[in-house]
Amino acid sequence: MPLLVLDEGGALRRAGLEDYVEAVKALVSLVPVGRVTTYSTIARLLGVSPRLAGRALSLNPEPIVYPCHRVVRSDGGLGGYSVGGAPFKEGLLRLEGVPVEGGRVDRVYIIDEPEELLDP
DNA sequence: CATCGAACCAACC
DNA sequence: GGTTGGTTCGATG
Repeated sequence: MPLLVLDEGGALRRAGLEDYVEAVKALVSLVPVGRVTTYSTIARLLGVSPRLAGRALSLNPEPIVYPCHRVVRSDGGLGGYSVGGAPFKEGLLRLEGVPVEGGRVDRVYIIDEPEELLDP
């Protein structure tokens, strides 16, 4: 059963990409500076596939307001970035105090448990 | 460690 | 109907 949401008219409809974008924006805003989370974690919280989570993030090209750059792959790899690509993403992470070695973020900086995000 | 293939789900062709 | 993504996971070398 897919996720359902209410539209402006109060009618129940299937969630679309736009809805997931809203959801991921809210979630990445919870990630503290100096830490990152993963596509997998976000996907599990939303109950969608990791790919869909990535797609939702790529649809929101506002890196400053909503820090999509704090989302990396579950193996520590950077993953992609819609604006400026991975190099720009890497730069942003460094600025926030997250070291990137060999194209990877150390596991200690990664939040991969939902509770860690919800009850910091 | 590196690569491979299948599964993921909405959007787009 | 088939392809495509800011991916993942297990299996295999």
